[in-house]
Amino acid sequence: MNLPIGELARRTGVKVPTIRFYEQIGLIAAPPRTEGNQRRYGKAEIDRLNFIRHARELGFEVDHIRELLVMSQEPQASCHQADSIAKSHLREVDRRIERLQALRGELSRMIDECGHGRICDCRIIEVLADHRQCASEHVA
Amino acid sequence: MNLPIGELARRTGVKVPTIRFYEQIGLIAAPPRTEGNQRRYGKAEIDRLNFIRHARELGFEVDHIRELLVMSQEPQASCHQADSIAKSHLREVDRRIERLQALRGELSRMIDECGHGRICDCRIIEVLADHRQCASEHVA
DNA sequence: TCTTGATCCTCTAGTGGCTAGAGATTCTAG
DNA sequence: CTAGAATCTCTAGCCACTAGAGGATCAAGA
Repeated sequence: MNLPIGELARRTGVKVPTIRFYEQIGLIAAPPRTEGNQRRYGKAEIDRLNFIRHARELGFEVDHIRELLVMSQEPQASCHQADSIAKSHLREVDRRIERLQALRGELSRMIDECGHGRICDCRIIEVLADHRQCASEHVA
Repeated sequence: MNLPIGELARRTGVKVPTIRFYEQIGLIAAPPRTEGNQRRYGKAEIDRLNFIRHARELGFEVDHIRELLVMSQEPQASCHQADSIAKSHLREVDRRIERLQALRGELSRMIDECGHGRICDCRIIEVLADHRQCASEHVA
C-alpha cells in the first residue's frame, strides 16, 4: 500500500486539503511519514475515509461521525446509540422535505399567478412570511 | 408599531444578533433609531424577517434570498424576468427535494437493517463503510 | 425624581467544515 | 541529473451566524 496523500484522495473522493484537515481535527490518525516528511497511508485509511465521506454526504456532523467511528470499534457495545443518531437525523431530513414541499407549492402557485401580469401580482413575501408562523418553532 | 429589536426577534424567531447581522450585510435596511440610538422597527420588517427565516430554514443562500426580495420589490419589472427567476428557484427546490428523498430512503433503510442488538450486527456502520459509489458523485 | 435591572449598543473573536494560495521541499520518470 | 508534479506547512478566507466584553439606554416602581 503506502499511498501518498494524493492517491488516497483519488481513491476516496476526499480532497487532499480535506484529508489534512481531518487529521488536524483528529478524525483520522496522523499516518507515518517518509524520510522527506510526506504522509503515507494504508488500507485502513481508505476504509475510514470512505466511511467519513459517505456519512458527510448523508449530512452527519463531524461529531456524530466521530461517535459512529468510536462505536464501530467497540463491537461489544449496543447499537442503540448509532440507531438513535440515525433516527434523529432521519427526523430532521423529514422536516426539511416537508418544508420544501410547502415551498414548492407556493413557488409554482406564484409562477402560475405571475403568468398574467406584473410582479406586483406576485406575493412571495406574503406567501412565505405569513406561512403559519410559530416563532418558537426552530430548526437548528 | 415601533418595536425594539428584541420584540422583533420574539415575533419573528430570528435572534437579535442575527437581525443586526442581516442589517450589516444589507439583507434588511437600517431602521430609524431612537434619541438614544436604539433601533425601532415596523410591520414591514416583521414580514421581511419572517420571509428570510423561512427561506433560510429551507436552505436557500442569502444571495438567493436577496434576489427574491429584490424581485418582490420591483413591481415595474417585467414579469418575464421574475418568472424565470422563480422557475429556476422551483427547479432548485425540486432538486433539493429529490436529493433529500434519496437520502431519506437510505437512512431509513439503514435504520431498518440495524438489528437493534450489538454493533457487530448493526448495519448502520457497515452501510456507511461499504456503500460503493463513484468518487465523482457528490451530494452538495 | 431616582434607581434598578432588563434591554440595547458596538466591537471583536469564535464556530464548523472546509477551501485557496504562498513559498518551500520532495518525489519520480526520463 | 533534471524537470515538473506532488507534497509540505502556514496563514487567511468562506458563509452564516453566535458569543462575549464593556458600556449606554429604557421603562417601571419606590
